Amino acid sequence: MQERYEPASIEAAAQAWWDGHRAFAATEDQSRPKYYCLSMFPYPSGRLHMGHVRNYTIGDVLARFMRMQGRNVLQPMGWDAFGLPAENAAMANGVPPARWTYDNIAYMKRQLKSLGLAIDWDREVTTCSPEYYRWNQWLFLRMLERGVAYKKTGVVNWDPVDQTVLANEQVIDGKGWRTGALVEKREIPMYYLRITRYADELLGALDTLPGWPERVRTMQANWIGKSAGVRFGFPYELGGERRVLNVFTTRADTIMGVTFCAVAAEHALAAHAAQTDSALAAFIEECKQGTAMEAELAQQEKKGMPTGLYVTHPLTQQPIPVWVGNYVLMGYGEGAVMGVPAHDERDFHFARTYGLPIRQVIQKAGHAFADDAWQAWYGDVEDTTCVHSGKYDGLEYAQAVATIAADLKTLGIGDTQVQWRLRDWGISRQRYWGCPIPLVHCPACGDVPVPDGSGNPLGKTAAFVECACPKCGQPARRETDTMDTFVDSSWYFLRFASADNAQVAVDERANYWLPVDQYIGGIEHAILHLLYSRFWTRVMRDLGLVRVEEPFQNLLTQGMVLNDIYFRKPASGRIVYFNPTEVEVRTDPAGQQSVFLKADGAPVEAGGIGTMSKSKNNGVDPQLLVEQFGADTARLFMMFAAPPEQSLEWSDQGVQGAYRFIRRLWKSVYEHVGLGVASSDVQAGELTGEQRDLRRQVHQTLVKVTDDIGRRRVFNTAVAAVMELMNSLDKFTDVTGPGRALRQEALEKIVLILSPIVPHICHALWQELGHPGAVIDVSWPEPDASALAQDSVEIVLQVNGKLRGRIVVPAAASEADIREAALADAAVLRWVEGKLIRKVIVVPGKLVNVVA
RNA sequence: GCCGGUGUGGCGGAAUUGGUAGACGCAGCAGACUCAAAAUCUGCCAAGGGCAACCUUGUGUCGGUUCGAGUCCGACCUCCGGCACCA
Repeated sequence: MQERYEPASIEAAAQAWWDGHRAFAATEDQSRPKYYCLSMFPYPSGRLHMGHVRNYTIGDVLARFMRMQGRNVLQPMGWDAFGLPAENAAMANGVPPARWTYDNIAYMKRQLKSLGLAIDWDREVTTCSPEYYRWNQWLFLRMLERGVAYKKTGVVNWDPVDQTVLANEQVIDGKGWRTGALVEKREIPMYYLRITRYADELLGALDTLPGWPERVRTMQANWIGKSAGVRFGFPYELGGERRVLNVFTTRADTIMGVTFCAVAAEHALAAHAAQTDSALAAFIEECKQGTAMEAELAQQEKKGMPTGLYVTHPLTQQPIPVWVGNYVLMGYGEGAVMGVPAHDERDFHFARTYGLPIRQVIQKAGHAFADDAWQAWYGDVEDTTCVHSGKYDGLEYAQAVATIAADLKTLGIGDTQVQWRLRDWGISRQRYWGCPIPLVHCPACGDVPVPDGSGNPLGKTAAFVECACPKCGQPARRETDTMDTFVDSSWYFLRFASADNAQVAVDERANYWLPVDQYIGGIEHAILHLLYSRFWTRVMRDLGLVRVEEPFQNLLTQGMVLNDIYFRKPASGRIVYFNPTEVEVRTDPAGQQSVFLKADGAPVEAGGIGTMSKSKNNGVDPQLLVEQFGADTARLFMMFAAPPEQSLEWSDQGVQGAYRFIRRLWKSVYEHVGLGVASSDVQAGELTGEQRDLRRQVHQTLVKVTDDIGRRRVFNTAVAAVMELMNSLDKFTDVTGPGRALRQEALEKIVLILSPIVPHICHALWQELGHPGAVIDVSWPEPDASALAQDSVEIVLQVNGKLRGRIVVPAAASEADIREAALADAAVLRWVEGKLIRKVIVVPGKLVNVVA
């Protein structure tokens, strides 16, 4: 065995062995339980970043662990290859999007391979290739046939200078990113997918996903936003015609407190009133300015203007003024809301601003109402009763809602209704680098599907747009919009199962592999990607294509990778960011840290810590890391530095620490096998006390690592446990026969349980320990119950909850024995002296708390 | 603004079901080896007090429940993710 640990040759040899044996090619095998392990596929931005390394290492550890547990593992990889950056690169560098994308894929694939991931590359899919996106088109046409896809208008960000639609990220402070022009909202025709048809099912099925993080399920449930309430109308007359203004409310108990109604700027009533009111027309125009982004809309100042129109309160017959409010969304409900200033915080501030009356109709015992400042209880529904509400006085929330809903129903003007926050999914994008929507617009036939979904995103010229109608043959225009890239990622996990089938989108193999047993990806996808995938899978189920309905059985949302940010802000001009490798941190004797640029020795400013990104220039290139330390060090650092769900802070010293541990492991095996490979057959009955202690720790570590990886899905504590064992093993200098057998056993177990995390070095060390086969083909080790047995345990002694001592008792000691031993302890006696012992709490195996 | 999360030594983090706060690692300090440095190895390492045994305080802030709270409850603060055209 070589004395020096040389990652480059060790990793090349291990990867060559796996490739040569096609070790990770997955085939359907009914005789073993399957395990589909999937990490979210990357956008081919050009270079791998640390977030990818983290994501794919987590997946790889689980895939390799499950393989050792006897599962038939599939771990595929592909490319989420359509999207805006390719268009931006094309404009910046004059490179066609296709070439830019495929070059990036080739480069990133090499980088991924250097990490030693247990991936079945035979199943690779690329969403921008026609072999993939033709099935998007085929599925879209099936949805159109079934009414799941349909056409209506939608609001987009419009740049009036460039005459183009902008993505939300291209709008900065309400202005176009290139032109700086004020962005406008514009309505254009778009295709939508009827995800709302599945709202109830998508919500209800969240309960069938115990393997998902609670917070993700909560976020999805809130996003779908089912609310039970009352829909009712305010009657009014317009041009001699009787109409009603319909609103939805979850607070029907406050209807008697309505003092105004507010409608969206796009509402028909607003438009009508604006015909004779130029100030109102101007206000409505102002509301239509700005972006279509909900986050910005929600933060802008709440403004309103009266329409001069009145509607009638359906229960009191009072006239109610109608206002236009910039905070009322046309897309939610019917674009109109009732205003109850006394019991809705937003309405309260609106009423205070515009001097509208505030009428209390809910009271709560022990709380006084005052209309000069909002108090938290005004919005409560618990322990409240109606007041100033005529016949409804004294009713509590649920009774009031039921009674008022019944009355509105009797009047024929309202009823209970379930309302959803979820909106249909608009998939049209006015972009070049995306999956073409396979339709032709014919003046005679309307929207006509392109047979077999043909269409080429590489030719949006007149030759592309002008075509013959597939139905009647007359001149027609081809649809030029492409699909949202979320379409591509909504079913790629199904395609992996049938990647080589050119005849159909998915075949029977999808039913073998799905659902994905473990899905791993960023928390930023908690809502949209995961919800769209759940929806799309159900649509495919309803088309009879697959039997699965929930695509992802278990979900792990990994945290971001962060690094320090350093910059200089010149008196004039832009902030310049420096990569952490370009600066030097100095600590003065007082402990004050200051940072200097290595290049010129002058100070730079520390900007805290943030996600590794190009814009902050704080990324670390995985390539350099692998070249310098090897993939195993990169993987070990990623798994050790933080638990997978938390953000991870980059640390060069932490990488050094991981490298140091790997070298120690190598050295430990080197020194052991230098004396000759021993048999790991430990004669348990003949061990000394010290030997028994070490052996117990070996098997305790086995139990802990199995539980950490297999059940808890945390790897940093698993690595820490192995480090502790290594520390003990280094202190264990016993070279007797049983001692060497024990060391052989310990090293073998360490190599086995570390092999999912650092597979290359373990591949080499397993052979050095005297085994002819490959470590990936060895079963995960089982702990030995007899090694775990303990004869005595330490019990912590507390007096009044404070730690005062410890005793060692036989493991089999009864509660009474422990109690007696504790009360006889000198430290306990000292602390209870002169006090009456009121209570003694004994937790067997843990502690005794004496309350005095 | 709304929804979801987060906060523990100098730093990353551990404490799994309410039961010993700070495992493991990094940095630092001291020592060994070395002509020297690097590497490696050994020891120390929350704060305050004490010669010491040991004591007091301490998990973002304030309050509560409990024999016992980092963990549960209420209010607040901070930072992070999402908000439907970044992926």
